[in-house]
Order: sequence, then structure tokens, then C-alpha cells
Amino acid sequence: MDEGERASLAADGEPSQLAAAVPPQPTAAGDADRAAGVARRAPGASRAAGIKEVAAAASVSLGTVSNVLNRPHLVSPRTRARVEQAMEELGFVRNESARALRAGSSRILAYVMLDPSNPFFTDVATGIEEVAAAADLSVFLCNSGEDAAREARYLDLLLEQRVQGVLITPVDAGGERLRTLPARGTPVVLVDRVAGAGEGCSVSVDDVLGGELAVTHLLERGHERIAFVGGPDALGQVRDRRAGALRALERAGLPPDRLTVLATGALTVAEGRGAAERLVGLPAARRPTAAFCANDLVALGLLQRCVGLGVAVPGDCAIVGYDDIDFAAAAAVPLTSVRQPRHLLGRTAAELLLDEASNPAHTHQAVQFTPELVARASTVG
Amino acid sequence: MDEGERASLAADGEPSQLAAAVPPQPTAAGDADRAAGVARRAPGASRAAGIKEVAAAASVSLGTVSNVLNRPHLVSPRTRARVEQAMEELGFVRNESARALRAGSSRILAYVMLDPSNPFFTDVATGIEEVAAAADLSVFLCNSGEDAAREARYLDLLLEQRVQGVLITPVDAGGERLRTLPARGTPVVLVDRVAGAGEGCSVSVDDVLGGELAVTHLLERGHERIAFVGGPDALGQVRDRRAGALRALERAGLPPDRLTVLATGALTVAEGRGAAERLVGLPAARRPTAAFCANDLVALGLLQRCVGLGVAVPGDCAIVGYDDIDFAAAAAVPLTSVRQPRHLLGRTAAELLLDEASNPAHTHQAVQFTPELVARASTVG
DNA sequence: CCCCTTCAATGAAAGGTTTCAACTCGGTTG
DNA sequence: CAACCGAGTTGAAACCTTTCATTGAAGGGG
Repeated sequence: MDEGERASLAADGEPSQLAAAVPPQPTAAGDADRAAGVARRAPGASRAAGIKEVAAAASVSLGTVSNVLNRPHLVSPRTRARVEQAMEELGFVRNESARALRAGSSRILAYVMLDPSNPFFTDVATGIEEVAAAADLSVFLCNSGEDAAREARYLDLLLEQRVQGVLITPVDAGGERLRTLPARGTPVVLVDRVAGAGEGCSVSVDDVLGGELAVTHLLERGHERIAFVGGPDALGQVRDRRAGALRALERAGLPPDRLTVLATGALTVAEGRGAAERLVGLPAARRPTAAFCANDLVALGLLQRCVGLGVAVPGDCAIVGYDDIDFAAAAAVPLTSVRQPRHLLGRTAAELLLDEASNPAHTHQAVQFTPELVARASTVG
Repeated sequence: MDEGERASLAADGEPSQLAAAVPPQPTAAGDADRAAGVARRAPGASRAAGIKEVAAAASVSLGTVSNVLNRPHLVSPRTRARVEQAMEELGFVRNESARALRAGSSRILAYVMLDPSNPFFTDVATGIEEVAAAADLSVFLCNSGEDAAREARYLDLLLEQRVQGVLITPVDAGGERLRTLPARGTPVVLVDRVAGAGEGCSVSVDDVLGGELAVTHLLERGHERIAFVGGPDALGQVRDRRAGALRALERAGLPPDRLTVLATGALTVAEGRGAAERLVGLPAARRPTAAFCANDLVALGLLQRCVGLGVAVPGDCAIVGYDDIDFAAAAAVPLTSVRQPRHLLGRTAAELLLDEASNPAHTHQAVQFTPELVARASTVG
């Protein structure tokens, strides 16, 4: 294509200025298409071709075409070839809505995730996809964005779609939809959360233990005033990891007020940066000498801003993250973190879901894995 | 719930050992559920209740229930209340397959992405989701994992689902399905790729210019032997950014062999680490003094391993990344990178898609934004 | 008091697929 | 030669919703 067909914008730097260009003005682009004109739709058919048109074109019955699609072994090779050719010519595409309507369920799994920009969750998703692909199912990813309303919207949508099953790392583990889905016949497996008794399957990592490991490590290195950075409290991960932190203090015989809680609005890099400023703003006498962050994104933000503000890490403030994402080891100061078997988490969850969906003798399970501390320079100066 | 209901695994450290525990053994977990027994399905209905059962329960006709669902204003308040109560009691869930079958299309958009663990794409996705939500559509994310076959599978699936439209950052921009989808009536918008003449809409950033900016920056800082790190070549992003690098050399009057290409199998942190080892293995005389990486993940991997191998950054090897993801600024050595308006990219793409899907007078456009270099310590020692 | 209008509710058709019992047609078997 | 067999094919019913032309009832105007 030649240059004139693009809506090239002036190279004037700031994205904010680029934003002014939206909605983009029509330009020369598209003329070529208008010329192509008629070719936009499939050649022959005035509307999308269905099984009926294919049957007519191949001079067979409806049922035979369906058999070619679903049980090819029942159809003689000659007929099959004829039908397949007709499909090809007409550009036939099976209508999945009709298939699902008749069959009662689809070939789709969904994973409703808290935050796809957190590599932890995408690694979990990869594990899920592997298992799903092996069972010839496809996975749709849904981003709840740590927002209970969005999460609920997606769950309703998935229920209406009659998906095979739903994997979810919930914002709101107590939400009513988490109970209505299974009641309406859609299996649900909780990921990175523990299901209550009789509530269904779950696959998780012991977050309380993880929090305890992290803070015990800090205590062993001589820190006695520790910050817990994370939020919102609605997230079970946040509550559990903080509980673990408190348990570590208790075991060490220290009072709970040695833990300063810096609440964040979300588990993101940006919130971590904000927390750094609040941390640095504390009077020196009360300022913690170490921080345990509810996840690595927060930890990386905290680390970045601390360094920027001249707070030495780990000298002035040691930092422990959670998840041990790839970036943790690559950070300005390599980050000590609590590692979870994230890939395995996804695989196991998907296996449980498939079992629940297809095995009538399925028994709910709450599988729990064990986290592990990975010490790096952000605590071991 | 009490401890006995979990399949707690021994705290023995290595994830690899944990892996041995899969598939998880049935344990005490699930007994509680078996006791709950009957409550697994909806109370009354032997099977899921449809519009018909609701109509019967409310003593109205089928059509009236449908009206309550779709045009409530046509129904008297009294009747409506009765119907809604019946729905509530029966746990009615609209069957989306049937709705879509009748209506001919669904309320869903899909974004097929190269790699959800690259924050660049999730930021694009966020932009898409904002626009979709405003139009009362939902977005399903599909992960092609830089694999053309998986991409094709997803596209087939989406076509069968009769989704409202597809946004895609393609692995294989020339793939036939990218042409068949629009031909069969499903609008497609290319994201981060430029559509050929008459091929449809696209929203992109000028990758050739981006590559040129990056390498020009390195040349200005006195580097004369430069590595280009990235791959596979199937990705247009990789080809364009490399082409830009070559253009920069040419403009500076240097021969193209000053660019050493280190090909990677994917644009990931791990591949970046591998490239570092190959880079360091080159004989000193031919070893580049700077590297331009096709994206930030690769750059971060390269940076991390370089530091690990004792190669000073930027002293022994300057590094430029691409995308300016959040982690770039937080890296061991803050990363110089080429910034793209990623959020805006997503928003604009979604707007074009919606226009194409609903506006009969739609005209295809190839919108292109301009990238921007952000210089940091990885080049400015 | 009847006709016309308006508002509610109705019932049947349509949408594309899958499933399944029934049928056809060569070829065996007794 | 009759009865039977199995492979291949058929046609119709069923899945659940939406749409729309139609009917019924109530209210207002002449």
C-alpha cells in the first residue's frame, strides 16, 4: 500500500496530543475498498449459507450434512467428498449458536481473572489453556479488573452462554453468583482462593503461610518495624497474606502494632509508587525498616519510587514481594519474593473443572499448594 | 472450614516436587458436599427453566415473557411484576444461544492477542474494554501465544460464534482467515499492524519510525556496532522495527552490516536472557556496544543477564527496548524505550470496529500513531 | 349506543443445528 | 426364493428465543 492511504499523524511527540486525533478523520484510506465494493460479502450467497443450502447444493438431505460434520464415519466417502466440496464452495460456517442450543452446552471454558497485566495470572491462564486444549476446549479470558460489578456481569454473561465451566479468581469470594452458577449447572472452580465447605472445588496456595514466610524472613534479618503494603481488603489474597504477617509477629513474640498497614486501592505498580511516598512521609521514629507487599507489582512500584526518593534498598528499607513474577528478578534491586506454582495452579484447576463437568461421580476438592520464599538482594544487602 | 478438608501438601519447597501431587488425590474434602447432596441443582426444576416454564408459572403467554425481557415498556406493570417474580422463583436464565440464533449475532467482541503477559497488550485491551462497555458489549480475550495455528483456531471459533466483531494483533497478518472473516460478515480491525489497501481497518503505531528513533538515539550516543534482538520474523512488529533500525544506519551513512541480528524465538524475558549469552559470546572485536530490542520483555531479559554476566549497562552495552511498559522504568537499570499510545490504540481500534459493525456507510481506515523515545539510564550512562 | 382508537397480551412462525427412528437397497443366509 | 442384514441416507421433531400480525378489552368521541 502507498503512503497516501494512511491517516498518518504528525510526529509531534506526546501521546496526549495524539489523543486529540480521535475519532480519526476519514482520509484517503478506504477508497480502495469502496472500489472493491461488492466483494465484501461471500460471492454466491445473498446471506450466510447454512446446512440447508449445503444439502441442496450437494443433493443430499439435511441429516447427511450434519453427519459429515459430526460423525463422518457414518457417511460414505463419495458422499462426504461431495458435501465437503459444497461446503467449500458456499463458504459454509457452522452456526455455533444453533449447535449449542440443540446440544445444551458449548465447547468453551472461561477464566475470569483479577488483572491480566499481572503476569502471575497470565501464567495461571497458560496452565489452564494447556489442559483445555488437550480436551479440545477453548478458553476465553475475562478481565474483572478487581471490580465486583464487572465480575458479576461476566458471570451472568457466561451463565447465559452456557459455557462448559468457569474458572475464577474472584474479587468477591462471597458473591451470590459464585453460588448460583453451580446451582444452575455451570461448574465453577476457584483459583487462588479456598472454597468454603461444600461450596465447590478450589485450587490455591497457602497465602497465610506465604505471608508468614515473608515476614519471618524479615524478622530473622533483624527488622522489627514492618510495613504491610496492599489492598483493597476485599481481596482474600490481601487479607490472608496480612494475616500471615501477623502470625509471624506473634510467633516471634512481637505485638501486632509492629505491623504498619499501608492500604492501596489496587495491586498495581502505580499504587506501589504511591505507597512509597506515604512510607517515606512517616516520622523517622515510626517508619518501618522493611516492607512486605501483597504482590510483586506493588513491590516493584514501591521499590522504584523508594530508589527515586533516595531511600536505599535494602539499607533503609528492605522489600519482600509476592508471586515471584519474571520481572521480580530483573528489578533495579532484585526482589525477594514468595513463589507460587502458578502454572501448576492453572493446570490443576482446569483438571478439576473438567472432572466436575464430565464425571458424574465428581467429588469437590480444595487443593492447596505450598509457597516458597526466594531471597534476593532486596532483603539480603 | 477446618483444616481437615484441604488437601494440604507438605511444605517441602520445590514446585517441581509439588508437581508430583497432580492430579490431586481425593481427600476428606468433598464429604461435606456429598452430604449437601440434592441441593446441587436448582430446587424446583428438573432441568433448567426456560421462557416457557416462566410463562406457565405466571399464567401469561410466551410472547409476554419475551416482552418483559426485551421491551418491558410494552408490558403493564402488574403483569411485569408477576413475570419477574416467576423468573426469580424458577431461577430463569436467558439462553443466549437461542437469543443469538434468532437475532443472528451476539453482544460480544473478542480481542485476539499475541501475549497477555506482555503489559503492552493488556493496556491495549483495557482501552478496548472501556469502549465496549460504553456500548454495552462484553469483551472476550483470546491468547494466540504467537502461534499461527492457535490464532486460526480462535478465529474459526469466533466466526462460528457469530461475534459482533474481532480485534486482533495477528501473528500472521497474511493468513487467509483475516480475509475470510470480513467476507463472512464479521468485522475485523487490526491492532498494532497496518492493513493493506482495501483489507479493512487498522490502528497501528509507526514501527519503522520507532526503530529508527531507537537506533538514531544509539548512533547519536556514539555507538557504531549495534545488535538487533528479536524474533520470530513472522511478526510484523519485528520486521518493521528492524527495518527502521536499518533506515537509521542508512541515514547516518553506515553500512547495514553494522547491525548484528540476534534472532529470538519469541518476544519474552526468557528469550532475552538467552540472547544475552549469545551476545556476550561474540568475539570482542565484533561485539556490538549497544542493543536495540524488539520489545521491553526481551530488553529486560537481556539487561538482567548482561548484569549477571558482568557486562556493564550502559557502559559495555547500552540497551533500548520497545513499548515502555511500566516495568521498563523500574528495571535494574531504568530502560530507555520507545513509547506507544497503547491505551489510545485500543480505544481507537474498538471505535473503528463498532463503526464498522453498525454504520452502513462505514469507510475503512488505517489510522497510524507516532511513537516517541523515552531516554533513561540504560543508554544515558 | 356504536364506532374508532389505544393499549395489552397472544399465538404461530422462524432461525440453523442435532438426533433418531424409519426407510432403501444391495447382498447374504437358510 | 423368502427373510434378513447392515450400511447409508432420510425427514421430522426438538432445542429456546424473538418477532409480528392478530385478537381482545377498555376508553373516548360522535
